[in-house]
Amino acid sequence: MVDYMEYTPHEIEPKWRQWWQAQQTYRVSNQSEKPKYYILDMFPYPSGAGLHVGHPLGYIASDILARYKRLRGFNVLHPMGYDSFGLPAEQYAIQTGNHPEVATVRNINRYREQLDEIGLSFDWSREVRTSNPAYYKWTQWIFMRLFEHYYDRDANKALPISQLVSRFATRGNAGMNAVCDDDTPAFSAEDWFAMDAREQQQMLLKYRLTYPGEAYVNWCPALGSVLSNDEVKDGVSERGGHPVERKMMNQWNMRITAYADRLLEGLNEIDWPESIKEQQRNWIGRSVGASVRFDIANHDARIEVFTTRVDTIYGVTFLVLAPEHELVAELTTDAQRTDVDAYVQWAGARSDVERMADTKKVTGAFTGSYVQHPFTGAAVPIYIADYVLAGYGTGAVMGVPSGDQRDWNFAKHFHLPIVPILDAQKDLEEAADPTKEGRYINSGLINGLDYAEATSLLIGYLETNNVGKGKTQYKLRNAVFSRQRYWGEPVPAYWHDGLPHLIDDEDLPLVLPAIDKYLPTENGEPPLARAENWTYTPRQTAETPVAFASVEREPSEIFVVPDIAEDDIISIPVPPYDTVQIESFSQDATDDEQTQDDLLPSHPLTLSRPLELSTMPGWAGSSWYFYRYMDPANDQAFCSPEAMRYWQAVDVYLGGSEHAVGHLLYSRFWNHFLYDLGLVPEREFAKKLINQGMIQGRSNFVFRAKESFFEQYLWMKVLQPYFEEEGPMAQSKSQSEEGYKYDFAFGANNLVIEVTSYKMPEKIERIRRTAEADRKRMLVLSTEEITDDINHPETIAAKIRAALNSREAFIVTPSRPSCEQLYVSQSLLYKYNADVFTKLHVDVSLVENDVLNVEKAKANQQFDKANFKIDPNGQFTCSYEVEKMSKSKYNVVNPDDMVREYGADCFRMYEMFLGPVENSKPWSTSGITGVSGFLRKFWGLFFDSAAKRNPAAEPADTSLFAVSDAAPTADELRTLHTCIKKVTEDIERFSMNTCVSNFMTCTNELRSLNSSKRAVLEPLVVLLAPFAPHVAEELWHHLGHETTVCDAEWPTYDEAHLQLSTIQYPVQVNGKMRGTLEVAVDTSNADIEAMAMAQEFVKRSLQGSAVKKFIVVPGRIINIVA
RNA sequence: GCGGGAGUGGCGGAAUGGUAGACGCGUUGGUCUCAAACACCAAUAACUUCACGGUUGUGCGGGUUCGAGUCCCGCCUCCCGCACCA
Repeated sequence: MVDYMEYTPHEIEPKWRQWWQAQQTYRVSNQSEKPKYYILDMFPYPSGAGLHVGHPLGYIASDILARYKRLRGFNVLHPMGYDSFGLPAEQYAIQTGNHPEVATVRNINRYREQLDEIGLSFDWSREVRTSNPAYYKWTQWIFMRLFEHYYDRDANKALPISQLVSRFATRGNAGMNAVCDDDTPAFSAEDWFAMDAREQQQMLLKYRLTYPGEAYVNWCPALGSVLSNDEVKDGVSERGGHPVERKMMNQWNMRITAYADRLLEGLNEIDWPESIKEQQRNWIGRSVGASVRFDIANHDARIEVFTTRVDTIYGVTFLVLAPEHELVAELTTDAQRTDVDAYVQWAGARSDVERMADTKKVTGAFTGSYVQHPFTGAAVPIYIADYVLAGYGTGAVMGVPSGDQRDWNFAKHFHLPIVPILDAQKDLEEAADPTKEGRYINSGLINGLDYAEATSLLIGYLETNNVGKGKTQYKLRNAVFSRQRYWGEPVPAYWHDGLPHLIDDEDLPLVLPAIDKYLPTENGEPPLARAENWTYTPRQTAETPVAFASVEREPSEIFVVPDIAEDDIISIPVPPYDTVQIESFSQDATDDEQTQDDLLPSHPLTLSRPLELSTMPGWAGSSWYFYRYMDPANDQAFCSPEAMRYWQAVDVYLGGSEHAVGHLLYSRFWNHFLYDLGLVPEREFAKKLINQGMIQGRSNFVFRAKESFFEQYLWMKVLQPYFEEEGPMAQSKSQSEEGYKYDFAFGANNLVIEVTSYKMPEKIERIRRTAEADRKRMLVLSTEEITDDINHPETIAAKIRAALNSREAFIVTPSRPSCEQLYVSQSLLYKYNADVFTKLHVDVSLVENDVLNVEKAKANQQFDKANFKIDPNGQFTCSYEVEKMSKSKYNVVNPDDMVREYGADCFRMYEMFLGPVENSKPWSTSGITGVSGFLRKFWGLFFDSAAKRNPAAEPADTSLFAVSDAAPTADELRTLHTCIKKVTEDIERFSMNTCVSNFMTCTNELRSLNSSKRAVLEPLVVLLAPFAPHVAEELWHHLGHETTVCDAEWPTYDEAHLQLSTIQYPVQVNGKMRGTLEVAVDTSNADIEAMAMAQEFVKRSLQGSAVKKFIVVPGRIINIVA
C-alpha cells in the first residue's frame, strides 16, 4: 500500500466497471418525466478479427454525447447490438462444418469483452441480434406486410392489396396511378373477372412492394448468390472482389422504386451530411424529360426513347438502340444482318471493365431500318451501339449530334448529318455544343423560341398527338432481395401453384432449419434445399385448391414459374392475402383497410407446400433495428406503440459513410413504408446523422503483376533520383520539392519502382499535357523498347537512370515482359487494379524498418501460397500504404493493447484528440503520451504531489487527498468557467478534439495557480465524466459522493466569472498588428484613444501621419487608420 | 465528364469577419541524475537583425472591408462518390 495516491487506471477502471454493472447504472426505462434522447451507433457485424481501433471512434464519440445528455437531464437511450447474419460466418461454417451460429456467438462474445473494456454506457439489457429468431421474426413480419401492400401514387402512400383488388373489380387498372412493373398491361374490370385465380394473383405480383420476378440481376458465381447493385463495385463483388455477371433470374425484389420521390424529398427534412444526401440523390438518379415515340417505317412496332432535351428533337439525325434491345433482330435488314450480328456478339462479349475503359472509341452498326421523325416525318436511320445502355430508360436514344458529344462522335464516325438547332451554337465541326441559350433554328414548330418555351410547347404537342409525353426517369432499380445462402432470414413464403404465398403470422418466426452442409446442393440450389421437410402446412389458408400432381415441382424449378395447363386449375376467385389487424398511430391508416373475406371464401387445407429456398440479404435485419431497441423483448409487435410514442425516432445516428446507399437508403425505404401503415411515428427514422471517419491502418505489401497487366498501361513517375547506393537491392527514399515520397531499387533480377498512378490511355494523354504545363519533360519508353529490354534489367536501369538524372518522369508501356521480373511497389492503383495486380499484404510482424524478413515470411507461408518470388539476397523492401483496417490486410490494431497500456480513459480521450470525428486518419500512437500526461496531471490536482517528490517528508498514515474547501479565487473561477463554457459548446457541436484541448488548458492553468479547491475541482470532475468516466467516478467518490457521477448535474457557467478587470487590446495600425494595450474594463473610448496614441509603438508605426479614423471594437481590438 | 468535400508549421490539428498556428506530438536547450529513463522548466511559422525591431506568411489571382484563413468572383490541386444515365 502506497502512502500517497497514484493514478493507476488498471486498478480503478475494472473496479468501477463492475460497480456500474452491479448498480445497473446504464439501465434505461421507457417511463420517465425527463425529455428523451435517442443516440444510436450503427451496430457492427461481429467479424472474427475482433474490434479494431477504428470501430470505437464513433462509439466513444456517441458515448460522450450520451453521457453528456444524461448529465443535462435527459433520459438517454443508447443501445448496442449485432448485425449478426452475414457471409463470413457462413464461409466459416462451410469450412469447418460448424453451424454459423458457433462462430457468430464466439465473435459476439469477443466484441462484447472489447466494448466493455472501453467503458461504454450501453444499456445491454436492450441488446439485439439480427440472427436471433425472436428478432428476425419481425424482419419476416415486415417482409410480409410489404407483400400485402402496393404503392398508390394518388394517395402517395402504400395501401393494402385488398384495395387494389376492389379497384380492379370495379374499374380495372385503367387510369390508375399505382406503381407496378413496366410491362403491366391495361385491363378493365371485365378483363379482371375473366382472369382465373392464378392470373389474378400474377397480376397482383406486379404491384406488391415485394414480389418474385424475372429481372436482370448481378449473379456472382464465386459466391453462388445474387447481389444488389450497392453490393457490386466496379464490376466485382464488394465482398471478396469476385466477378459478377448479369443474368436473368427469378428472384424476390423490393419495389423501392415506388418510394423514389419520397426518398428524395425526405432528404430535405433531415440533418445528414451533404455528401450522403448527394450520394442518395445520385443513386436515385431522377431526371425529368420526355418520352418520345418513333414509328418504324414499314413495321408495326414503335421505338420509345427517353430524353432530357426534347427541345433538340429537330436535331435528331439517327436513333441508337442498345445491342440487347428486343427489336434489334426484327429491325435488321438482310443486307445488314452480318454486320449487326457480329456487332451484337462482339458487344455481348465485352466485359463492363472493358466497356468503361475505352469510352472514346466509337463502335456500332446500322440496322438498315428507319423510323419516322414524329415532327418532320423524315426517315431517321436506326443504329445499334453499346454506348446505349439496355438497363436505363428504354434502351434506346435519339441521336442529336449537334447537342450531345457522344452523339456527335457517333455521327462523325458514321458520316451522319449534324444539324444546328440553336443560333447560339458554336462551330459544330469541332464539337457538339449542348447549350440551351439562344433561339431555335431549323426547328419547325419552335423556330425562334427559347428553351423554356420550346420545351413546354413540344411536350404539349407530344401529348395531344399521342406520340409521347413528359416523363421522369430514375436510375434507381428495384432491389434484389433473395440471397442463395443459409445464414440469413428465411423468406416466410411458400410456393404453390407457381405462386408465392405467405405463411401465417402465427407461424412466425420461420426458423432456419438444421442442415448437414452449408453449401449449395449438387444441382446448384441454395443450401436451404438440403433441409429435410422444408415445407409448410398452411393453417386455414385461402390458397387455391388445385390438382397437386401437376404442379409439384422438382426443387431445381423453384425459381421458375411453371406453365400450368388450364385444366389443372379449379378456378375460383382468390382472396387477397390477409391483412393483419395492427395498432396504428394515425387514424386514417386503418380507415381504408378492408378484407375481402366476405367476398371470397377460404378453404382450410392441410397439405404441406415447399418453402422458399432463398434467404434475405444482409440489409434486411438492419433496416429496422433501431425500433427494436425501444422494446427489445416484445413478442406481440416489433415494438410497442407506447415505446415508439416515447422514443419517437433517432436523434443522433453515428456511423460510417460506406453505408450511404445501402443500409441508409433501405432503412429509409422501410421506414417510409412502416410510416404509411401507421406503424412508426416519423417519416424519417434518423433526424441527424454523423459520419465518423475511418481510422486507417498501415499496410505493408508488395505487388505482383498479373499477366493481363502487360496488355494495359502503366504510368510511372519518379520525381527525384537518388543513386547513393547501387547494391544488388539498393533502395532509397526521399522527399522532393513537390513533397512526394518515392522509393525504387534495382536488383540483379528485379526492378522495383514506385507507381504513382495507373490510368487508361486517354488519361495518360491528359497527364502528359499536365506535366508539360508544369514544364517537366517526360520520357516515353515504347512498347518495343520495353519488350526488348525486359530481359535485360540493366539496360532498362540505364535508361531510367538517364531519365532520372535529367529529372524526367517517364511512361512505360510494356507489352509482354515476364511478370516475375517486374515488382511494383506502393501504388495508387485501385480503380482498375483488380485486373492488373495481385497485392500481397504482409503481416506487420514480418517487417522491420521496411525490410521484409524473408525467412519469417517463408516460415509463415505467406509467400509460398502466393507463389511469390523472393529476392535472392533474402531481403525485400516493403512498401506501405495507408488503407482500411482489415484482417486480410494484416494491419489491424486492436484496442485491447492500448487499454492495457494506458487505460480505457486515456484510450477514449486519445481517440477523440486525434481530430474531428468526421475525419479519416491513419492510426498512430504518437501523441498518446500527451493525453496520458494530462490524466495524471488532472489526478495530481486532487492529491498532494509533494509526497511524490519527497515521500520521506510525509506522514505515512495519510492518503494525502489534498482538496480543500477554501473559497476559490477569481482566477480559479475564471479558469473553471471558461472550461465549462467551452466544453459545453464544443460537445454541442460535436467537436470532441477541442474538448480535450480545453481540459488540458484548464488543468495546466490550475496547476500553475497551484489550485486544489473543491469548488473548482468538483464541477470539473462532472465535465470530465463523459470523456473519462472511470477516473471521474473514482475522484467523485474521493470527493465524498456515494452515488454515481453519471447522475450528477452538468455545471453551468456564469458570465460574471469570465470577466477580467482589464482587457488586453491588440492594437493595429492600418490593419497590421503593432502591439497590445492593457486598459481597465470601464475605460471610455476617448481615454483608450488617448492611451493608444501615447504608445511608443503606435507613434513609431504612424511615422507622423495624421489619424483618419480610430476604431475600437469593445473587448476585441483597436485599429488606427492613418 | 457530373456531383460533394478539402487545401493552415516538421506532424495531428485550433481559430462567432478582430493578436493565425489553441492543444498535443516532434525538435532544441536547461533542471534533476554517476548515467539513462521518467518528470519538470523554457524555446519552437519562415526570412532578416548582435539586438530593439522589421518583412512575408492559411493552394493561386483578383475583390469587398478600418480589418479576410473566414465573405464574393475567377482559377489550381487533392480526396470521396457517380459515370457513355441520353
